[in-house]
Amino acid sequence: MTKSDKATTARNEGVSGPVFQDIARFRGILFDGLLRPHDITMAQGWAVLSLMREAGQRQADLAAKLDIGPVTTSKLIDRLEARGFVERRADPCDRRSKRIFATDKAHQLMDIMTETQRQVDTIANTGIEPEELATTMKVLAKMRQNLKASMARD
Amino acid sequence: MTKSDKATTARNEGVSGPVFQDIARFRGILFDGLLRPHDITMAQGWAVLSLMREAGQRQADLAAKLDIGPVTTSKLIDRLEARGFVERRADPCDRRSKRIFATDKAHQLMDIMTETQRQVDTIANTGIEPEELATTMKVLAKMRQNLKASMARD
DNA sequence: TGCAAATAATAATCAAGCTAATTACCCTTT
DNA sequence: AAAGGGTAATTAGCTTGATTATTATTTGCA
Repeated sequence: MTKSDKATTARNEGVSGPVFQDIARFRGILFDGLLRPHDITMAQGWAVLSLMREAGQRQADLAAKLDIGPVTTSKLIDRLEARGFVERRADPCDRRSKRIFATDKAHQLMDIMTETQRQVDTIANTGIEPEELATTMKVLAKMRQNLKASMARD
Repeated sequence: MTKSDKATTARNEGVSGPVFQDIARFRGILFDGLLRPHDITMAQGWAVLSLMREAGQRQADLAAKLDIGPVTTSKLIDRLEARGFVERRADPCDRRSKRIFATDKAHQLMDIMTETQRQVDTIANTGIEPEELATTMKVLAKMRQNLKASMARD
């Protein structure tokens, strides 16, 4: 090992690196693979679940719930509408707005999403102590909150 | 709260949900925002760092190191080459391969990436106990490994 | 009342990931 | 030496994100 290799290693110790990006990407690939037979993706599924919990949200409401931009939401709804999982209806009180409703076809997705999530978690959490997992989930919730707050301020 | 609302809430308890996706996305937004003055992105920065640690990697080698597909790597290198951070050179031993080298201009990115990573971690880790953070990073490394292994088998 | 500012959705453009298919090249086997 | 199979990079097209700008509509204020 050369001197500069050692220096590089030292500088990179204790660094989180792309581990969050990798885990999110790997989970997405697994999730979408398991969902493929159902003609839906992870991102689409979570959007539908939110709409089933609270019917008739405006697109901006849904964007806030999912913590994504209004544009991303608009295109997500395009795909969901094309697949027949949701429908846009005009808001009678505000002609700028559209209210989004899950269709009957969407109701089967609830259990599919729950089960798929369970499968992905089972794979990801293999060999991890329950207490350590609980600590991790608590820490992740805090990180999420920290990051979101720091972005809201700018 | 209606009966179905209560049932929905119960079914969602203890579910990891999109927390990994959210953290990865928020970190990416923060990271890219901090890097914007340097005309580079997080993904591009990590690729350059890998190339500085090991000069002359083939694109397939780099893809394996970064755990991304060869296609993504190709386009990433296109952007890095357009910005003058790396250059492709023909491999003298194998005319199919190209060897990728970081340019002189890239050497300033080492410290920029390290410092940016530190800033993002500082924001994300605020108010988290060091032992709990250490546990979390250990658990995340295991999760990453579990997920990667499960994808390699298919 | 009337006009300016805010808001809802969308269009356009870009980055970064994916899969599938193509092209060019290497290597092994007959 | 020719054939066939495998490997390296790329092209083409999809999804999901982001940002920026446009349009239509509502709302608030003077």
